[in-house]
Amino acid sequence: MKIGYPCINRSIGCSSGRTFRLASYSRERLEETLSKNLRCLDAILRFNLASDILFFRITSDLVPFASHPVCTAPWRETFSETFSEIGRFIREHDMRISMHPDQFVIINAKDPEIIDRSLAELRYHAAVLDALHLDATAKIQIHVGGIYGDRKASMERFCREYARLDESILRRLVIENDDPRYTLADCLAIHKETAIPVLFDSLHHQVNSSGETVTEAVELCSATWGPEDGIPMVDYSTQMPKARKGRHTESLDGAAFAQFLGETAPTDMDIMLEIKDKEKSALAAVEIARSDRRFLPR
DNA sequence: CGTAGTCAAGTCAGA
DNA sequence: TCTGACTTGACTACG
Repeated sequence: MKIGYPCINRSIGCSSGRTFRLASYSRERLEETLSKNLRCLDAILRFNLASDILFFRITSDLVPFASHPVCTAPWRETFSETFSEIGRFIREHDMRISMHPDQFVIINAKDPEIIDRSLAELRYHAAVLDALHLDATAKIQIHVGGIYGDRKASMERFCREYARLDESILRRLVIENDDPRYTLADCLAIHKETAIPVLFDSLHHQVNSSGETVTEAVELCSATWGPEDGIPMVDYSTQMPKARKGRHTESLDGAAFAQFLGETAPTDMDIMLEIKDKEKSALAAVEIARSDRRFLPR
């Protein structure tokens, strides 16, 4: 079991997702920004290693405008050595990596232009993981997409579009149950049709439940991951007290996390903490997991 | 220098 | 009809 956090490290004073306005795009600006972003990604991974945080989600903003037509700079070639070095570090230390494209990636859209833009964005995410020379255990997680007034038809459209994806995307893609739309049961139904692995999100399941207990949910999801996919990934968060439903908490609730570990103990998984204070909660979670001999070795 | 307005992209609920 | 939320605020024009 590995524990991680997404995209941003608040302790080390750099960002691996620096960007700029589309209006100020230039090849020089892109290369300057990407160079800084990669240097910061390297710093974050070194920080993580020193803290036994071996799971990390790389920000989608690593290469600004990568899937936009304006971006014609050959960044894969220009930075191939840097990507390779960072990838070597990740593999040497047996780290787990994921990416999570944002809400604009919608495989089941009705508008073909939205599908095209989504495909370009997925190709970009796959290109980053490929440039790092990571195997198929480095995943790209997306949601099922829109409902468009007909859940069943929209799920079928997802399955149809999924079947047409390039292998470079297919081998990495997983779906996650979301908060306002597709439940865990919906995702498992899509898995039956497509064999796509299902990533369990604990807070979304709490807010938009299809009835399974956490123990059941994690077991069901785990069964959708094949050997080449690696250990199942799970997104873990709890509700921010008194806030809008589905809002992530500011900091880790240690007791709730310990209970989650207990409920899911039979299933090995890599846990992504979607909590606002990021690495701080990940550090606390590593200590909690360590204090229980069933989980992390000292 | 500080800060308010704005930023590539989609969906959908709620005001 | 518009705004906010979503994995995450941060860039930059303007005073």
